[in-house]
Amino acid sequence: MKRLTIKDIAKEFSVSISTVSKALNDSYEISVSTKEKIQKYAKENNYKPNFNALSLKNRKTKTIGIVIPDMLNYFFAQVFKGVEKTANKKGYKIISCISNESFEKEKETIEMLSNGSIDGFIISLAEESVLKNDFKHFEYVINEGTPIVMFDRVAEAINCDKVVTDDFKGAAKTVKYLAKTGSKNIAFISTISNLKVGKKRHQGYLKGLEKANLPINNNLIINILDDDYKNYEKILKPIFEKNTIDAVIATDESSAIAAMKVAQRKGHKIPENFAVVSFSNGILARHSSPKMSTVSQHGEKMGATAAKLLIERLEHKGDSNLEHQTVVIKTDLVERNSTKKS
Amino acid sequence: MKRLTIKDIAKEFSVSISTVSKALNDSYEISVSTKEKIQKYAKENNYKPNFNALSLKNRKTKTIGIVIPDMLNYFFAQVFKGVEKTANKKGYKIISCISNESFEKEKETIEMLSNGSIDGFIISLAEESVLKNDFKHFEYVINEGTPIVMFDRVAEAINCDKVVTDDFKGAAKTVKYLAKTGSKNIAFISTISNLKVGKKRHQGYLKGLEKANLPINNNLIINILDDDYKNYEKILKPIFEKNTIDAVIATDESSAIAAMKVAQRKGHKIPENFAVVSFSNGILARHSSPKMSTVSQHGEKMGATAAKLLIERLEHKGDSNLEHQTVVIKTDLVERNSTKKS
DNA sequence: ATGAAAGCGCTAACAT
DNA sequence: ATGTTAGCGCTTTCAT
Repeated sequence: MKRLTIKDIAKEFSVSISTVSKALNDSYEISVSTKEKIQKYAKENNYKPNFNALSLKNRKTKTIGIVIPDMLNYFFAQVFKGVEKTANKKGYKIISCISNESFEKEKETIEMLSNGSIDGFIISLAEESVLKNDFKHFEYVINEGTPIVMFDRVAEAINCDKVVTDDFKGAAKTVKYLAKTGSKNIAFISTISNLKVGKKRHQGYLKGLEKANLPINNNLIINILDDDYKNYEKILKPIFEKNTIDAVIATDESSAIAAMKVAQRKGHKIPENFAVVSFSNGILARHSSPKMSTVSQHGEKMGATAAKLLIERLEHKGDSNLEHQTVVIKTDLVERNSTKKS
Repeated sequence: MKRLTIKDIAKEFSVSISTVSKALNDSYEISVSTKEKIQKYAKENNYKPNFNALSLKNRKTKTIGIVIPDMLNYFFAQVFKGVEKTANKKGYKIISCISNESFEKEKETIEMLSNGSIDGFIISLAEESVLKNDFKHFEYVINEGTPIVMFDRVAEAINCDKVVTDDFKGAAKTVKYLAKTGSKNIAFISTISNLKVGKKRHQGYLKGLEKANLPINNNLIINILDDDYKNYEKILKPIFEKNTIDAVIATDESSAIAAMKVAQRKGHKIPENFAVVSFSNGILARHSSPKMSTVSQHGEKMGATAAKLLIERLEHKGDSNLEHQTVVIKTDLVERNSTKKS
């Protein structure tokens, strides 16, 4: 059962292909009777216009390329879901690639897809790209006329739409909240000190201490560089032993859970005399014991927003040179059981 | 900076487009000197053959459509990763859709993509489709010549390549292992009794009991139909109170974690006098306390296998009518700290 | 060694 | 109301 083309239908009714094309597109030029019979036939035989022919003709594909550092990361999976949902609603398909935090993979992907496969990109930078600070591959495709929307891990240097989390405020708010509920020695644990996102959270932490009139203790600022979560407990244990700590704010769930375990083993009671809050809105927080309070990042909303920005730009291309905008998605503190109620 | 076409290059050197095309494809018909200058120029100006033109001409897109019930499920995310990696290695792109367990969404997706957007599908059935037992949309695209590979949740009735987990054996092995390490009253908790996968695990559980010479106690076979994990503890609590239970095998991590918490609250010590094993290889198991032993499903390998099967079929299309095959990926028992060492 | 022309499936401007 | 034609970007057969 070969797929039906416009040509087949034309032959069926002994008319020209343009008549068929117009009939299918409900053109006023075609008589009602022929339109009806052609549309009926097309429907019954499940005619579908060939995607590649349309894309070639229209010079657009109605598909979005999304490049994500790691699909096993719950946050990114949520963003993906948001993108997919919004894009689908507007008739767009999603081509997805995982950069695996690799600069090369990211670059290859971008290049591979900028051959007319997609109309625009939604991207969160690979860690390697951030470290290398090399974004020429993005400039290139933007110059070719392919719009990009970056989210979460964005490149300041690139002029495009962006969607980011309010990391600074999120961290500051959290510290204030911890201080208000009685914590005095609040540690900051980061596994992403490399990334701008991590730096913003760090700054927010410092700002929060300042606002709460708490001193900065550099021993309580813990940057974990090892990226194997299995080692987190081992790394944290000596630090927790040498210092007085009664609260932790962590940049990610895995290190926060490790901190909880180490604290509990030291005899602390959570949340009675030890509080923990983590960035992210993953599943771990909801399954830990006690369930962990988090700074929720609204991944799905970020994805939806990114998709919306991109599609707007795609569909108003002729319109004008819309200014590029950066949308900040605010975080929410989700109080579970690792902190005292405020 | 408009994208370069073969036509532009032809104009640049005042030759015909066919000369350029042949030069770029390194045809023997073209003189070495012209080949060299054209290739050089193309490279320098970043020429890339237009994807849609190629797809239209070749009647293939080198892209795979993947339809997954839920991207927030770690198992599916792993499969996705496996598919992506293998496909990319062989030069294929991935268009991905989330069916959200919805029959309609699955059907629409399949129909939307079977217009020449993709060369073949990799699919795991939406729960609704399983319940409805309606797979006509798959038959349809297969008849049109689009191959499908199903994984994990497969439709027996559809004749296509399949990749499945060894659910029956996995469950049976686990029960035997629990029995060997001293458990006598092994409960079976399922949140997917609807799905064939769930039924197979159930049967495996029964077989395991039989092999271990343990009686079947219907009170210990717990089918949770509520799909909100927040209610699991509430559901399990009375059952754990009314019955003597010293081990649990669960079809998913969330319910297994709930079981652990309920058991612990009842005063059981894990693993000393209460053992827990769960299917899946998610992140929860590695972060629970104690860390949970699991029946690992090797999601990434399943994805890689599915991609391999599909691509083989795509590239040998003319060859012959290859028999459809079903590949069984065996499970492994990963011993962590919720069970006694064997 | 190079070029002309047809065709992949479709649309749309321009006849008739 | 219907048909002819050119063209989207590319490959390939068949001239020259």
